[in-house]
Amino acid sequence: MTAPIRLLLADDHPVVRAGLRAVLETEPDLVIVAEAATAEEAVRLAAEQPVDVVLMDLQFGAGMNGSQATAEITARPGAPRVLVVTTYDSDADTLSAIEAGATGYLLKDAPPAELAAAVRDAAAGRTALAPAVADRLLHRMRTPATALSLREVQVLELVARGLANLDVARELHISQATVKSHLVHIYAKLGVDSRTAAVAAATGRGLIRR
Amino acid sequence: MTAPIRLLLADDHPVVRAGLRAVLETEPDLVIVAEAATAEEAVRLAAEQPVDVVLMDLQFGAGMNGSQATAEITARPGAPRVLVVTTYDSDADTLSAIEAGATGYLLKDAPPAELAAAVRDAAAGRTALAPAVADRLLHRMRTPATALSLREVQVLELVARGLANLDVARELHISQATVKSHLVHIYAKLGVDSRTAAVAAATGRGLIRR
DNA sequence: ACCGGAATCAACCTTTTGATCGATCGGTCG
DNA sequence: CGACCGATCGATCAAAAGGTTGATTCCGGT
Repeated sequence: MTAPIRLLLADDHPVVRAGLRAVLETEPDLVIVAEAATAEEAVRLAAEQPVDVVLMDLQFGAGMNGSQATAEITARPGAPRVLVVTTYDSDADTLSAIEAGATGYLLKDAPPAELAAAVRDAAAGRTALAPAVADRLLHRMRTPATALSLREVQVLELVARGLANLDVARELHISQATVKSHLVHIYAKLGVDSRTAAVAAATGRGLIRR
Repeated sequence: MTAPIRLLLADDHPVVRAGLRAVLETEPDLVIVAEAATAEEAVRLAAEQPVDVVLMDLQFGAGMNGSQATAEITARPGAPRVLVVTTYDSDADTLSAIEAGATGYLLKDAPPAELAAAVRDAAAGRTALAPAVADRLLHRMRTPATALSLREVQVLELVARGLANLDVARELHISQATVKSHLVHIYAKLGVDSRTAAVAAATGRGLIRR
């Protein structure tokens, strides 16, 4: 038999770490060598000892987030693979994690078997995406319409802060008519028909920061 | 020694259930008698067998949510105590859970010891609130200006999802006039004058979930 | 028993927003 | 070069949202 896969768990929730440990320890070829409660700790622990796969949460209560930690971990030579395991997924989360060098992206509602399989895939260097995430990414590729232009994003961010069209116009030094024009295009791209729905859709897809 | 406290775990994430089980099973006076992956299942299981405390998540992937399940569970005579254990907290979540009859409200980032203590408190009928939640509720009491009523929060949450007034009215089984009336009060309390500004202000203060 | 707040609804009016036209002016790309 | 797209602006009209006033019911607390 070959050497077991060494895992590092990084999640700020003790309950989740215990759950991952419970689920993964039953697999004979997996061994958990460390746990981190913060992103900073995860970076440090991944550097100090040999690790094959890091299970990384994206949301930490304070300090560095999971994407930043992923970037730091994967930057060094001989770095472990990073498998992102998060609760919610949005375009912003997924894209920044992949950008940061994550090997896989799973949701916490994944069944245990799928989790273990993803860990083995990641250890072997194979990309592991949760079906829901893969679907969304593909859909995004197929419909480039969801890509808002820079100006549209600027307008939408101001709208999300609660500004009226006239205020947005003043803020961006354009006319109210132009703001309305941008909004019409935004609604078409997002498939909605009101400003609040556009804000909801855009935050849900991670197109603007909240 | 007295009889152990019987627990029912209700969470749609297998990993979280395993984590709660791992953390709570080390306590000799606690025993997990069942697990539910949906809110509906939790209601059913809580009715079928004797249970002392239900650990209830609020967000389920589909179907009934945790608050509704809590209301159904606590409605019957001899009902178990319900301890809400959730990831994020907002006024909307907290208030509707308490309204539904929850005995306690914890966040998943709670340390294991605090969790076990809260379960014992709940079993004894004592209210168990996470410090962060308690702080927010107290702050809410002290500044009645920003305190939205439960109904107002419900309206605002639907507005934040992009629904028009008429849709909100249908969703809550009230008239459009009432929705407008609630919104006027919300604007006054938040110091804004539009629905998008209200949503921005409320998310910024953690009154509704984003 | 009384008061105040929360929730409910109606009618009226003003303002904002959204929908639909059209139009000009740079850039970019095959 | 011609086609296309993003950004800009204007005008018009219908729909939605917001502001005001007033009223009723119900409930918890003094």
